[in-house]
Amino acid sequence: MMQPMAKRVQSAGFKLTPPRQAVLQVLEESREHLTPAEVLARAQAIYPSLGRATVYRTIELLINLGVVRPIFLGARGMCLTLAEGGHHHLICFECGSVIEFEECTVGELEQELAQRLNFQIRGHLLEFYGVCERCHD
Amino acid sequence: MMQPMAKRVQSAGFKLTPPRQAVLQVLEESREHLTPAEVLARAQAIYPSLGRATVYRTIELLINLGVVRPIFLGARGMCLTLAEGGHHHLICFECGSVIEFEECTVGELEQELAQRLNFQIRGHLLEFYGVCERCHD
DNA sequence: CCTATAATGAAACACGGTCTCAATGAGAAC
DNA sequence: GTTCTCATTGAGACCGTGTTTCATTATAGG
Ligand SMILES: [Zn+2]
Ligand SMILES: [Zn+2]
Ligand SMILES: [Zn+2]
Ligand SMILES: [Zn+2]
Repeated sequence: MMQPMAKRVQSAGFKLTPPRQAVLQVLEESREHLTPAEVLARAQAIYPSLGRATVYRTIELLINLGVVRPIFLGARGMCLTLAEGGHHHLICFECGSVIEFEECTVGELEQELAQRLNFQIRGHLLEFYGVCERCHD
Repeated sequence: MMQPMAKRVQSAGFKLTPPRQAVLQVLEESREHLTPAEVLARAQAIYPSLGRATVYRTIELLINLGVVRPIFLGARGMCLTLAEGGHHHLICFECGSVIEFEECTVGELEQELAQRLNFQIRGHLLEFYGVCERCHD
């Protein structure tokens, strides 16, 4: 069975080439928070002649298809995350550590905003900033 | 009366020089979502000989003091925002436009997380991603 | 006023990301 | 299968952002 990202790419009319498949596989398997440089390194392990430009082009394609989304993760800089669904982080000012949490209370707000502003909402990001347990007292 | 940011800088033991004051004034007046390059351009209108390095050094200082915070705003890239309080955005995949909203339903969750994880929370970011009214149908 | 030292701007540098272009190869047409 | 076309590719030049270095300046305190 075909990977879901590959299917999205192909059914949008784009060719499914080996360089693209390598990038898709990396994004699909590690599924969280990689920088473009990390995607490049991992995908080159699958397809060694892969170039930087192709990685950026494939990422741009996936962003336009609404498959992935860039987020700015503290000291790590720009990272990629799946576009659908919610992502929830606690981020420490001091040490930059990122704690993920699952609870989410924005469902109702999401529906209300979508209706009022006629906005098709596909995902969200909720981040709290502060000082973690280790970094205060 | 002294601007609040200037006070924070001075009472933390740093000198309040004209180049710094220009950067503080820009961040304080426009109060939202400027990139460092935009801060540089605006602050140079106040203090023409201002150098890029000083802008970055001042921003770093303010981040360490917990006054501002970097966020990644879609196509605009890294922008600065006040560290305290909440920021709420609707961001369009297609055109990159950013709509701000005021409603916020994360107060309780914030308190619960702060208590359970012993995390001092000082601000938050809530972003919904999707397709805006103009960009669908 | 003088001094110690924090802060500065210029310039070199590092790096991420984009663009250009010639070469390639996937897929359609037959 | 062969041929054709055009999307896709990698190399490398390029650009803007952010960092570092260093000699010079200017602040704040004595
Ligand atoms: Zn959520
Ligand atoms: Zn911490
Ligand atoms: Zn809020
Ligand atoms: Zn839009």
